[in-house]
Amino acid sequence: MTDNEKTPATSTRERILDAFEALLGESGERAATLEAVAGSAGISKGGLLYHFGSKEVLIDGLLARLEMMVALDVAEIHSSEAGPVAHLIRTSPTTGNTLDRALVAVSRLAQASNSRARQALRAANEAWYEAVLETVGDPVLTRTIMLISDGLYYGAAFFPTDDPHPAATFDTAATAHQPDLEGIIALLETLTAIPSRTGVKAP
Amino acid sequence: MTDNEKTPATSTRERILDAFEALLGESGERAATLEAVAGSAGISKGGLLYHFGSKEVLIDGLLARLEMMVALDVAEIHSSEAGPVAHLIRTSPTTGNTLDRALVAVSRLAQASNSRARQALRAANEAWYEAVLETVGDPVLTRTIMLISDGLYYGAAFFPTDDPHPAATFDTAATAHQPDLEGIIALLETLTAIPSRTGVKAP
DNA sequence: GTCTATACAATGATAGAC
DNA sequence: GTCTATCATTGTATAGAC
Repeated sequence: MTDNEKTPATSTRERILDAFEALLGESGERAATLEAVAGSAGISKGGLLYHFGSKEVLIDGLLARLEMMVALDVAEIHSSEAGPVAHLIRTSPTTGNTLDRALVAVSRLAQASNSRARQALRAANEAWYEAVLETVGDPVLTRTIMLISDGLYYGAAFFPTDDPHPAATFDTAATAHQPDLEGIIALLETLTAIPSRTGVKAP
Repeated sequence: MTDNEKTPATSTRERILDAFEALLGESGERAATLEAVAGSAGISKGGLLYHFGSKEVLIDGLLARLEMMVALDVAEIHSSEAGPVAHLIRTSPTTGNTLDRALVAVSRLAQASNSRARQALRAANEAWYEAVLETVGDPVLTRTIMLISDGLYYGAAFFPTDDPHPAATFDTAATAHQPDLEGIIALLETLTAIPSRTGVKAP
């Protein structure tokens, strides 16, 4: 039980989760089979099943990882100098960082009707919502910002590395799937500055 | 070759596509097997394969259906009295109509790494983008509106009929996944009214 | 047009060797 | 810890009966 043995920078467990995440994100839920994950992690199916007794357990591992990273991100959002809005919008389509990868991977699971994955996404969304609402104030505007963030995320998830379009590669403007993030942020910052937004709806 | 026989309101072909669409949307790509689709359409696997020679062909059928409905919607968007923005936002999360169902279904295919499905979604997105840009004028604002629409769509796709949340069911305000659409529309209408939005970014 | 029977590959999982 | 059988099940597809 003592861990006096050297712990590699990436344990086998973590490498398996990395592989699972990558396969889900890049090739979808159906392609993320135990064999494919194992192969991608450099071990065999049997080896994988030693670490994660079943696919359900493997999914649990991914969900736990996401949950942890969402918690970290929410903490970071509060201490962000640029403010939560800019933080959220800027980090949304970055498929580079670990949070994004986990989020996209779990999204794939959610689309495959996995209820636990859906619950995890919902929880993450609500955590972010609260964080943004706290500084923005207005619920409608907060929801609007969240939707933009969602749109960016899902857009990035749908059209990954993105094959260049035939047209519209030349102009300086952002293309359909290469949105002008800074422009959007500026737009939203303008909105947050408008004071009397709160009373937009009167039921 | 003469179609003097009565054509049922819903031909078997259409019923199969309906079933495929429904299964994709409600249970994900993996659940939409030939057998499940056939059963849901009230025929057998063999019967299905008479109409659609393979799963690829079945997907072709769905893609063609989406393409047609997108074209119809774009036409409608132009003649819409409420304007394209309100039209787009209002119809986004309505999982009721035929366009939405096809769109969600094809999204599931796209998430499963089907390149044709991705292409179809991209084409649809660009058609809408052009339609909105035409009346809104500003590219950044147009992109922002599209992202909100995307967020609504995918949000609705992730959390279907939606299990009621434990909390936040009592207040009049919209919940995390029951956004205040009219409020958002009002917000966006305000933005479109602001004239000097165009010069938001100066690279 | 629709069905049953069958072929064949792939998936999740178990058992046991190393 | 990791691997190689091996198994039951399911997915797509073909062939041919009705």
